[in-house]
Amino acid sequence: MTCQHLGYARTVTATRWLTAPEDRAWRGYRRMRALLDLRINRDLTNDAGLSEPDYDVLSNVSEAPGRTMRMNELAARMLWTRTRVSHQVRRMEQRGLVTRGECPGDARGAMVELTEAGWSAIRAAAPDHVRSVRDNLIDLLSPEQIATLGDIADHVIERLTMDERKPG
Amino acid sequence: MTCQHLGYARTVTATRWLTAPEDRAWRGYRRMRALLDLRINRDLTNDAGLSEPDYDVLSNVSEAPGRTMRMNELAARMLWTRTRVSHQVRRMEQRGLVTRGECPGDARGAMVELTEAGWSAIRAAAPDHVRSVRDNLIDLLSPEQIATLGDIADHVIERLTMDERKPG
DNA sequence: TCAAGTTTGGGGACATGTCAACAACCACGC
DNA sequence: GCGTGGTTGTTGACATGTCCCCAAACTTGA
Repeated sequence: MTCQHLGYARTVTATRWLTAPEDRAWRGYRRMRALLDLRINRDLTNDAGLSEPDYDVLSNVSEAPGRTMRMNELAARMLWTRTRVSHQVRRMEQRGLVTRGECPGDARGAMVELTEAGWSAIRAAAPDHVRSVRDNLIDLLSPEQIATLGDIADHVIERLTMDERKPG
Repeated sequence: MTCQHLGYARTVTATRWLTAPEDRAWRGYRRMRALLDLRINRDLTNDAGLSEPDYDVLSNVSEAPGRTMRMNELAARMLWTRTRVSHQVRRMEQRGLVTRGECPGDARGAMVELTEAGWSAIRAAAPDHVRSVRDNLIDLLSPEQIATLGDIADHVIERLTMDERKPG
């Protein structure tokens, strides 16, 4: 992102290229993301036979009363599109982790419900998953770094969910 | 990840569930990642007609002398698998952004070279992309937060690339 | 020399996620 | 009541990325 090699002369509004610390943070974020996601996904697959999206769905639905949740609410909680939830739930239904049912009171709606297999799967997966998250992220950081990571995320999330409502 | 609802009694080695600040950081990281990636990808697509992987490849190859790089080196720089580079380059070749050629001195090798269209694309895309990165991440953070993000990333990357050599 | 192992790039099958479009349904105004 | 517009979930087409496996070429060591 320091981009001198692209050889710009002068643009209409001069581009503010990233400074060295900014570039370090940006490249670092992207590299961390790539490695961390891959690792956590692999651990989850090896330990429990679940993908990260599988785990997220199971985790969220398992928290709901009756281990049942409306598709729409699931999408809202996870910040997923309805399309994505639909695809994911269909695949998980084929594997016997969840079932889809009708939504009482709204004929458009659909409910996702954990099967016994789904409930067992999330219970079996959770401890190993937490260990993986600790080993590869949390336990590497100081309490101050953990707090700062939370702060950073909150800022970015606030900015981006604000845009959701009023794009600019 | 506080996971009380899963109702564990006592496991063989007790699971250290995440504390409140740890949980905030982990959930925050994941939510930030989802929103930020989506946004930056969308900006890139709208502004320049490129995906993030497209941009990464163009950016890396454009830095090489002669705007040519061996597949293998490209993979190493980006921490991508060779398979991934292969797929990505094939797609980009079909769209006229790069060409594939032989590697002098190693008949197994393949070189990726930017086309004129690829060179134009990265030059046109870079300023908007930097602006997007600033608007949605960098300019939201204090210099201290930027530094800490860099530190965090370095720790995680070091841990995960160490494992690459000696898995455990 | 040459056999065995390593490196390099590619292909197929599959899982994931995006967008665009659609059909069915609800809610609100008149 | 009833049409209009928003909501909800689904599907299809496509892009991306992973894993497993293969073929060709290089390298090493007996």
